[in-house]
Amino acid sequence: MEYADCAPDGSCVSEGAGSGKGRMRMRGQEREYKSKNLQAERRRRQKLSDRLLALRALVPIITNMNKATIIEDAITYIKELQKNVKDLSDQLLEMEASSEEEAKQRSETIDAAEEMNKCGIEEDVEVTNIDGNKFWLKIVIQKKRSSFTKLVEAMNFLGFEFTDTSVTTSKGAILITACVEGIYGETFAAAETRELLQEIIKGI
Amino acid sequence: MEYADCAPDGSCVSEGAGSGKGRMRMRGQEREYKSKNLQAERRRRQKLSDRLLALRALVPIITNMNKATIIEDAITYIKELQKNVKDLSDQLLEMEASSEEEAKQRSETIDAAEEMNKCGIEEDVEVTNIDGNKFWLKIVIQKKRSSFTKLVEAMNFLGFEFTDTSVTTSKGAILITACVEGIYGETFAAAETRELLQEIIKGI
DNA sequence: TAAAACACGTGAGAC
DNA sequence: TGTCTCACGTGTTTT
Repeated sequence: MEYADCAPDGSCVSEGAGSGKGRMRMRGQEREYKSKNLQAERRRRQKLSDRLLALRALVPIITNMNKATIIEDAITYIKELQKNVKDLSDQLLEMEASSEEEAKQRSETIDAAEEMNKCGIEEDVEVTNIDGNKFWLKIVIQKKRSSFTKLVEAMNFLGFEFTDTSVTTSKGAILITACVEGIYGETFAAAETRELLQEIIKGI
Repeated sequence: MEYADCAPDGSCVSEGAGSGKGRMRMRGQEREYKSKNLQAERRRRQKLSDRLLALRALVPIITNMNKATIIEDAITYIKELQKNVKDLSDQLLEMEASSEEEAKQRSETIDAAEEMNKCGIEEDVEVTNIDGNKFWLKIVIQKKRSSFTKLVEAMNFLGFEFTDTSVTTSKGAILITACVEGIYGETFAAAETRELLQEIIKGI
């Protein structure tokens, strides 16, 4: 790797390939003139070599250590990255389009909440024991997507069955009146059932 | 750019910088030996130059045409691309996590459909005219998230108001019985209202 | 003019 | 062995 005819500081013994004016100068002047170009060229080469090394460090797949193949691998890597970026942004765009509805639902929910407040409707949960484990419910909650379904599911899961149910939506609120019956024979207090319901509603 | 002392085919007039054995050979042999290496070196240089050109073509922002700066720009571009890929995939991951619920809902819908079919429940829409623009509805549809809310909204939009409504979910199906009344004074036939309803349900 | 960038030919080492 | 790759010093061109 080391140039045999040159000392580390750049002073060369070799005559060089000069065939032009440089050769015609006096010996001392010639050496100084050449030396300046020499050092600059060395700096340039080293800089380029360093950049190439940095590039090689950045590319994960390296088939060969050659200069040309390093650049080639970098090229394929850049193409791969560009493709990745394109695919990902396409996918993301698709995702965002499909989640637009979700955002719409969220804004609807906010609108509903505002309308409720504006009309002075307040959320309310009332539970009255009718007979044994049979309760009459009155629920006023903010309108959300699928809130009624979720409520029914949760109550079913807890062992309650809806019998006579009435649902109305108005002014951003859902008004539910229903009779529910505990089907597992357990008996609940009205207050207990009310807390259960409020917990469920909080989760909706 | 062109080397003054060399013809395009590579035969050089210059004596070269040789200070080693190569110089000691006979004149004819020396030229042939050097020539071979010369052509190979030319191919190598051209290949490297071409790769560098291709790299330059791939990088959008080029501050300078220098070899070193071309590689430097490529390095910064690769870093930028890597960051882009990372950010995008993070965002996508987040998106997917938030859309998990949606997929869950979809699978629930499928489960509901299977359960309905297994239990022999069939979708049904019945409309009976009670008095003027007042109808009694009986609807059996597959359980989906927010289907009831959507139904009520659509009917409200078309000018119907729900009065006495009963909703029950069972075996993957929603059973709705209700009285609706056209509030804009228009009169609908029962069959017409039924078609309207089926259109709405199809859209849910 | 000086400095920077480039292409060139060449010797030496690696496989 | 020959072929490939590299670093080197140099002359020329460009800024």
